[in-house]
Amino acid sequence: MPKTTSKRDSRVTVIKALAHPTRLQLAEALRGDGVCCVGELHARVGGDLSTVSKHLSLMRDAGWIKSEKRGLHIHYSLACDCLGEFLRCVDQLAATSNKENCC
Amino acid sequence: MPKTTSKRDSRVTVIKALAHPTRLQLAEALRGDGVCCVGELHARVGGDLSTVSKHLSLMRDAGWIKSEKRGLHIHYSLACDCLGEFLRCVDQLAATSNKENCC
DNA sequence: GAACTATTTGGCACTTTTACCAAGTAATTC
DNA sequence: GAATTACTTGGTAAAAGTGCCAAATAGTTC
Repeated sequence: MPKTTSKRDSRVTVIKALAHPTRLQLAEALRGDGVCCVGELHARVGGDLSTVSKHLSLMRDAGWIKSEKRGLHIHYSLACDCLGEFLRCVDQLAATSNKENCC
Repeated sequence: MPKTTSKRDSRVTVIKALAHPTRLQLAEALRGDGVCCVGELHARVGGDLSTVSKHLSLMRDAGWIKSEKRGLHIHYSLACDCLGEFLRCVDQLAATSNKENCC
């Protein structure tokens, strides 16, 4: 059993899971393509294959994506439909970050 | 001049700015109270005052909050109206994190 | 069942983030 | 203008996150 986790910590876990350029890119790729296996995602983002695998399992644990075994491959896909909504807000802020006043 | 920042990196900066329990708590507090000065926020989240100050300026740089000087105090408030939308998505995932299958 | 393909796990060096202390700035009051 | 209040900045030790290598697992084909 894990030590009791506050609602805030659960939220932070979810947010952290997208707070990395590679993981964000993985989410974007899955949003565009629907379903990908690790090799395909690796081809997109580069780096070490094991690193990509670790990023994916972190995102899965956080709830962003789900995986399904199909023969030798593992098919990853987005688990939720709210990524667009999430990014819409992020982009609204990203457009103004570091630029004088906000929004 | 900062080195050129990709759209993805800008997004990551925004996301990272809420990917910490204290910063998330600060955002929640401002969402509830509207406007707070550093001392009030410090009373809410505890820890060292300078730490709170640093969290706030990081959030301001990312675009989440804005600040306004009023005499001795500095009034912080949310800069954008999309925090609710953002958290709605996060909560949808947080409810399922680490629990077998998703959504 | 040996060789092969796809993916995960363990380990470790490296970098980034964080928290606290001490010192600094800025506006206010006396 | 000295003392006070409110906040920020600099420095640093400790903690967390990341990337790559090597080795392990799991399913497939021959």
